[in-house]
Order: sequence, then C-alpha cells, then structure tokens
Amino acid sequence: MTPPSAPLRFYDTATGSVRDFVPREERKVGIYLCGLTVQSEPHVGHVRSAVNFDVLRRWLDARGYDVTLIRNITDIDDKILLKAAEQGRPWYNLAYAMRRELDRAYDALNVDPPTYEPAATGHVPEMVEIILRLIAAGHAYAAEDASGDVYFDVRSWPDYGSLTHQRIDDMEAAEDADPRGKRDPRDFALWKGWKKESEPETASWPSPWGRGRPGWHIECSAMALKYLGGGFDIHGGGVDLRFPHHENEQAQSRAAGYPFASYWMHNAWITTSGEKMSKSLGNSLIVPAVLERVRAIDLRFYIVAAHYRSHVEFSFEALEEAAAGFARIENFLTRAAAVLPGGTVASTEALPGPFIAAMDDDLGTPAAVAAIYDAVREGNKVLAGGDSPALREQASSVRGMLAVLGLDPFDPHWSAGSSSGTEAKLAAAVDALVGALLEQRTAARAAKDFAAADAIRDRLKAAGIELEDTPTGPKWSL
RNA sequence: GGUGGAGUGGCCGAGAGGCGAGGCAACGGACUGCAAAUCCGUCUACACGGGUUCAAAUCCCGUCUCCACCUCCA
Repeated sequence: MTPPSAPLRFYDTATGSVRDFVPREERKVGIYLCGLTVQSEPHVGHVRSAVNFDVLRRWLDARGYDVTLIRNITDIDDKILLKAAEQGRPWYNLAYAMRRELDRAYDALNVDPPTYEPAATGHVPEMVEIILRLIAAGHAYAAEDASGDVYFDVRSWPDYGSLTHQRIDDMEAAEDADPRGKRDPRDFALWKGWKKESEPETASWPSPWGRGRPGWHIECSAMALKYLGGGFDIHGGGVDLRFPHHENEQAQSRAAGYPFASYWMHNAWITTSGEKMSKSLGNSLIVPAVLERVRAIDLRFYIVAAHYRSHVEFSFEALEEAAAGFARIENFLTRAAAVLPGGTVASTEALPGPFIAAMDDDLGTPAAVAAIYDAVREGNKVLAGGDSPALREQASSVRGMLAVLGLDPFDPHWSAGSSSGTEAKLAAAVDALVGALLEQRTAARAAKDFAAADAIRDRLKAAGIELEDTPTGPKWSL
C-alpha cells in the first residue's frame, strides 16, 4: 500500500492527546508491549491487549512500516511464587504451563506471534547492568536494612510522575509503616533480596547485592533496551499499567540515560458486571471456556469492533450479537466466492478511503468496521448479477479490510484444526444426506407439492439446518 | 486527597460545535409458492440543571451516578 498522505495519529498517554505519529527512523517502528505475568489462565480481558496491539501491528504493516514488536513474559514474581507454593509445584512449572495456555489463547484468536517474546528470567544480567548504572548515577541505592533490596530513589528524579501527570507529594503514601529500608515510601524495588525462609533458591540469581530476583519494572526496561534499543517508538499495555509500572519504567530508563518510548498507548478494560476480570474469582471467562460458546473469530470480532480505548462491559449477549453481525459479512464472502470463478482474494492494495482514514485516526476500528459493512452492502447489491468486476472489487476489498483486522474468514488460520480427518468425513456424510433431502424437496416444489417441500424444510430445521433458496439452487448451513 | 476516564435510541456501540456512524433486534415494503438471504424504508438518541453561540450530544459552569490507578492486576 502507498504511504499515507496524512500522518497516522495515535493517542499518547504522556501528552493526553492524539498526536501525529513520527517514527524515530523512517518507515520503521519499534513497539514494546507488556505481556502477561504467567500466573493463571488467560481470560478475555488479557487477550484484548494482545488483540488490540496485533491490530496496530497489522495496520502499521499494511501502511508499509517495518515493524518490530517485542512482547515480554513476566515469568518470575510474587504471585507466581505464591500460587506455585499453594499448588505444591515448582514456580517455573506453573509459569511454563500458564505460558503455554497463553500461547494457545493467542493462537486461537489469530494474534500473530511478536518478533520476539523475551522472558524476564532470561535477562537478569541485563537488569543488573541497568541497576548498576542507576546506582552510579545516584538514582538508586541498596536498602539500608540487611534485606538485599535495591530501590529507585524517586526524589532524585524530578521528572517522576510525568507520564501519569502526578506529583509525588500528592500520591497516597504506602499504608505499611514499614519502610523496608526505603528513603521514601514511594521508592520502588529494582532488586529484591532473596528471602531464604519463604522462597526457593531456584527463584534467586546472583547479584552484586547478594542472591535475589528482579523487581517487576526493571524487567521491561531491560528487555526493551536489549531488543529495541535505548529509544524506541511505542510502548503499549493495559491502562492499569500506567501507574506504577510504566511510570517507573520510564523513570528508571531515562535516569539510566536512555530516551525510552516516544509514544505510550494503553488499551482499556473488559469488565464483567462492572468488575475487573482479574478480581472476579473462578469466573468462566478464561479464553478456552468462552470459546466453547462462540467461535474464536467471533470473539476477535467482538474485541476489534470496539475502540481499543473504550471500556467494554463483557456479556455473552453482546458477544452473540456481534457474532450475528459478523455472520452477515461472512455470508457475503461465501456467496461471492461461490459465484466468482477462482474465488476471492484479500487485497490491501486498494482499501476504501473511509477505512484508511478511520484506521489512521488512532485505530478507529468501529468506523473501520462500518466501512466493511458499507462494502458488504454494495457487494450484496451486485451479487445477484453473478460474476462482475464490481463484485470482485467489493469482495477483495472486504477481505482486505478484514485481513488488516485479523478477521479474514478465509485465512487458513481459522480453519486449521477444524478440518481434521474425522470431521471432514462427517461433513461429507452430512452433506450427502442433506443433499438427498434437498433433491426430494426440489422435486416436490417443482410438482407444486409445497406441503411436502415445507415438511422437509421443517425436518431439517429441527435438526439445526437452515435452508436458503438461491438462484443457483438451495443451500444449507448449520 | 491526587490522577485518568465514563453516562448516547429497545440493545451493543461510534462521533466530539452545523451535514444526524455502524451493527443487532423490531416493524413496513420489494423479492419468494411460503420462508430464508438480500435490498429499500421506519423507529432520530446523547445523565441532570444552567450558560456561551446564528447553531451544542460535542464548548463553559454546576450537580448526580459509575469506573480505573495511586508499589507489582491487561
């Protein structure tokens, strides 16, 4: 696709406004996305972030940018240690198992793998290096007690709070009166000394301050630095990470001498009954459970159809409504493919102007979806005429727009796995059986025996099969 | 206390000073033996109270309700 005539614009949390996007290097974009702490099964809210940024990545790609996307895995932290201990298994086993679950969820939703997915535990030396730089620069200090902790000195960094527009003195001080050897209660841990009595030795690494493990924030700074360089274009994550996580990342990275991220993008929440999903315990909203009720492509459509900065109140009713809407798009493509010799192609070469404008404007997926419906309507109008340049154009345009959103139903990704040997045989058998009934019905209709014809239709409907009479004969679908 | 955000038609959801997104549902019409699908049309909304303006869902002031973050939750 041709480079944009107008610049792309993204909402930047740091400025609180939509800004023109100017990459550090022409035609190249480096994105760091905070992935998950692998401590439990991923729910719908977790994958929203990955889906939203997958759309960002696909759009930049369609716009001709060379995108490097780094999405990390936090595979060591308090919660992992705690949950693993509760479950009586090694922490690394829990982290690895949950990481595999997460991979499956991403794959199910057609989230393209990032350029690289580094894990925190593989980057401890890099973190230690940054901490040493911070200490040398007077922005960090080893705890004054014997804990082996190292803290970032927020008072030493005047810019602290700039990302989230807060002043240190306005922040609520930590409740615990135990300063744990901190100079200021708001100082955050860069390194945590090993607590021999409560934590396994495998969860500790050697450091100049004794054995211990990294603090949460420093992980991301180290991995971003390693794979994207000291300065990069976009840093992403969920809104809740703005503070403290991203504020701290920015402070420690800049205090260590790196410019860090130019733009900060944050996706909003998906809640249930007005609650954060992470707070509702034992809910049925983990990804595999949801996918028992709707198809993965429908779930992705539901997520993509809402703007990434809009809060979504999850409900199966809304999800099924979205699925009904997506079915209309799919039906058009299916019918178009049946009419066009050689089928349809997904083309991002000639995307409709309104679609491009919507996506360029801070990933306006709702308006982009509206553009898809416009094209579907136009396509449906010319569909009855059979093969035509107009139909071809609409079909490839619809598929092209869907591909940008990761929603092209003909993408082999969505059918992979479902057309296994047994299923294919079953489908063929059902098709043959239904076909036989359809022949009877067609004969009855030809003989004007509509009672018999309708009886067949009713029987099929009772079996969950819907009929549709088209100019080329009857068609059936589940 | 500080910071950020939300309240839109039956429902879901965009937009952000004038030209009234889109979808789902419903209803009417066309098409059909009847349906289905499709197309056309209808249902014209912006929490409340003031104000600014020729014009406000959109700006300003106030009120109410809700949510998120403030040391490890996407």
